[in-house]
Amino acid sequence: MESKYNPTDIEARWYQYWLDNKLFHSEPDGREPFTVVIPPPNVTGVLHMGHVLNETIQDILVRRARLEGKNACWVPGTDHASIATEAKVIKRLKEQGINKSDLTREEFLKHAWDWTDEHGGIILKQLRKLGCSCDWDRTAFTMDETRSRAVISVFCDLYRKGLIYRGLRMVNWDPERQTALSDEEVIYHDEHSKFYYLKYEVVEEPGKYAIVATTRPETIFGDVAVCINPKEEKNQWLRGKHVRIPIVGREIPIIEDRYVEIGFGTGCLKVTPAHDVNDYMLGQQHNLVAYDIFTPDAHINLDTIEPEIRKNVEKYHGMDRFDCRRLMADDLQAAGLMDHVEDYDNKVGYSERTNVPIEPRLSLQWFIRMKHFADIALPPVMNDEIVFYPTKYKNTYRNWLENIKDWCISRQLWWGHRIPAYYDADLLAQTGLENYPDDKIIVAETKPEGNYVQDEGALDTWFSSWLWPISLFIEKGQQMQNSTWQNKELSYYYPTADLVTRPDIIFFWVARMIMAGYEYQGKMPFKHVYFTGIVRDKLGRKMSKSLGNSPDPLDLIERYGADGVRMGILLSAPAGNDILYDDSLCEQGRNFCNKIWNCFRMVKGLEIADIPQPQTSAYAIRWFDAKLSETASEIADLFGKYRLSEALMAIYKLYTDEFSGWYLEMIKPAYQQPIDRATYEATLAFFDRLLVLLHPFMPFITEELWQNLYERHAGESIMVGERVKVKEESSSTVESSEVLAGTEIIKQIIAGVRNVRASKNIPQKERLTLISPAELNPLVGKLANCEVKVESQQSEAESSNAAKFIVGTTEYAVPLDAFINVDEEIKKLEADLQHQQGFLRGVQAKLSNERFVQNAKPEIVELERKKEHDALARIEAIEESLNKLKK
RNA sequence: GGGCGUUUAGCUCAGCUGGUUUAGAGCAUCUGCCUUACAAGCAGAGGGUCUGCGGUUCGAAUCCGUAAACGCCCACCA
Repeated sequence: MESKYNPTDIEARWYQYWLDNKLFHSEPDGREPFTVVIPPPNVTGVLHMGHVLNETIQDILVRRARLEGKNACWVPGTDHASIATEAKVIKRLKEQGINKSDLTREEFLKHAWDWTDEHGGIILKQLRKLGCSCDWDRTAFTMDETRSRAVISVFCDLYRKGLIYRGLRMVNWDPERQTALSDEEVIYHDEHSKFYYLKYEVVEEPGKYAIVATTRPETIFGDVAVCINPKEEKNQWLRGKHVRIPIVGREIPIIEDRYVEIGFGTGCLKVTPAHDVNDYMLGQQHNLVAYDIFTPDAHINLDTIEPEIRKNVEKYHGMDRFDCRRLMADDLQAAGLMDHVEDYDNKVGYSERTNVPIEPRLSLQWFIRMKHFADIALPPVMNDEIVFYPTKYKNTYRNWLENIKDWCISRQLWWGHRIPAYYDADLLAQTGLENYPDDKIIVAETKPEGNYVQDEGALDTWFSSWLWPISLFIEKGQQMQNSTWQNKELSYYYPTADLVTRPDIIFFWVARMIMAGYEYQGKMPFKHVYFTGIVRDKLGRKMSKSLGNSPDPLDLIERYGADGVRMGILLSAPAGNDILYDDSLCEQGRNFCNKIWNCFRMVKGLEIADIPQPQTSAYAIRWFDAKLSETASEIADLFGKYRLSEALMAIYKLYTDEFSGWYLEMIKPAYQQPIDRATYEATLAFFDRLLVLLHPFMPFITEELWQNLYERHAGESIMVGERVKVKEESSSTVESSEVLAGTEIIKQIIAGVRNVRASKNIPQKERLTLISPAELNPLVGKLANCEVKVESQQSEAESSNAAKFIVGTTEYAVPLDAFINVDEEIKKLEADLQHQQGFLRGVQAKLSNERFVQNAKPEIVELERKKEHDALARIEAIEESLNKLKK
């Protein structure tokens, strides 16, 4: 065996072994189920550090549950990611010189499927490299047949229930992709922009102007009124009058509405109902026309406005909205109709996907009434039936649900689930889409007989994602019945156990899965939600392609091994905290693998003989057994609280400090001597338990070593069978706590001797003498390389050439021949004395405070007394030593 | 404009309902060691008064108030 662990071959071999033996596959049986559904990555996406964090956590939870004897089922899959994928396909087509608009829907979809087949599932392959124990037989896709059918059924069902409606609303419009978006898909950015003060001439009083402040002068073609607050003093003179839109020339009325905030700007608000949410509302209340002056790709379109007005402004027709803004500002300036311009900071909404400024746009879309869903989804989270980690997200969740608005679910895209609404072709030809009567729309799972045309829109991707925990377990060909699906798998695997996801999709996905879960299964979709943080670079910047600060996970796996990367990403990742990623974290993971590897080499390299077991080994075994049990129950507790990084740290310390640093040193035979069989067997048994504890975090190396620890049968694996008890019994018997405490004292004494050795530069090989007032465990002599003499040899200890240290209240001495520097020793002791005296003063101050003695709990007072007693004893010992040194 | 969270060693974080020998861990640092499992290692050491201020209490990193800094979420002042 090499002295360094080499993961590459080992990882590939064991992953194949797991697949060959179907060890990740789950079928319903008598065991308790433990279900996790993967947050489906985009079908054409590639693995990044965020996935590594997320999937590692899921794998740890799943593997741990499996070791607890549960029937673990982790279902993988991918998301069709409507907007993102369509954008990628369009981009590729463009590279081939093809425009989307040149293609029919069917032709486009053919290209999209080609692209999906080509790139789809790459990310799932990459997850295997990470070690993810997904049940690959269950791999699903949000647009596969079963999932698609579920989506359509739900749409029809909600329509029947009156929870879906079609309406002409102001929606968030993405001019790049030319589709509506939901409110959640709009990201607001602070922006430095300009506030333009435009002069609207008052028709009734020529030469006098109403000054209107706006950030968007290019929308004046669509102005239909100027609104003032009836209570605003300074604008009273405008009441009931009319003004003329600058440049455009249209006469529009002054209207009054309390919506306009007194004191803001000039108090005059231009009203453009087709291009602003608030203006739309004003327009409705005041019965105003809405001129839509933009094309779907946000260029000026004057086709909707009056021909006589259009004449004045023809030159703006067809301009890009931002070009038009600049030109309009210049033209206003030139015409003397710009009062002035100010700098202004405001928020501008951008499309989450295309990063283009959103255009509020009046359009005909499909919506879900959300009030009903908010009502069913809020209570289970507030009363902790569904538990969020960290809990702070409960607030965020409540806030959103309490202010929820209807969800726009239609998208003007082709890649997605097509809306199952059908229109009579003849009627449609007469009325047009907007005026098509609602009661003549047919919403059905299949196209009705006759001359019908299907709605052109597709559904929001999240409209399929919200069914994921349910739809994954629907049987092939199974129909929705009575607004639900019921089958053996659903009743076994649903609700799922844990959901691991990012907090930024709490509204998009988490909340909506809870809604759909209660609506369609009458139950929560998951019991716990673990929100991960964001992976950042060590400077705290988000990882991004443009910054180039995002390492390629596969490259890291190659360099550090999958286990090393898993440890690296998890080490500093308490639930919900961002991770400042640095390669050194993976290095630590790799080094840890190496440490375990070498522990194994040492143990398996021992020569076994039928010789009596040394007393020291018998003791070491009793101690480590207690230590291992103690840590195992600590880890079980940490798992229960989802404190995975702490659990990993506990295991790390158990291996490096306790097992490798202490236990193996305790039982190690002298050079080239064999080990007794009993100790050897006990050590292998410990190793077995250690590997099982670590397995969820580092699956590959633990499988490799576990397989080589004993003779194993074909098909056997560390991951099969109930190997950890959720509750480690007898971890705190009197006997075990005695041996644990006793060993801590022994360790301290050994450390004391080593300290003397280090500070005096005494070589390891030189055997020292330790003077102790009482008999000591022989391990002290073995590990500190010293001979222990009990106090009867007082004379030697009293020689001034002895270094002293205190453990508890007991003083130990290491006689040294020529090495001691009396002044230095005195200085050290005096510093210690000062520290002890300071401590004593603190304790005594407490004890002499009557109110403390009266009010504090008796056991606390008792403890303080013991502290005082111990401190006095130590001070006495130090003073004694000082006196001897000084004479 | 609301709401939430964070602020503890150089870095990343523990420290739950106030009292566990005058604050812990990992990493990093420093000093010795190529000791026959591991230099991707071993042994040892140094380093914080817990963001500031005020309060409650016999006692506060821990509770309350307040200020500041940072971060996140929500919101229709054009």
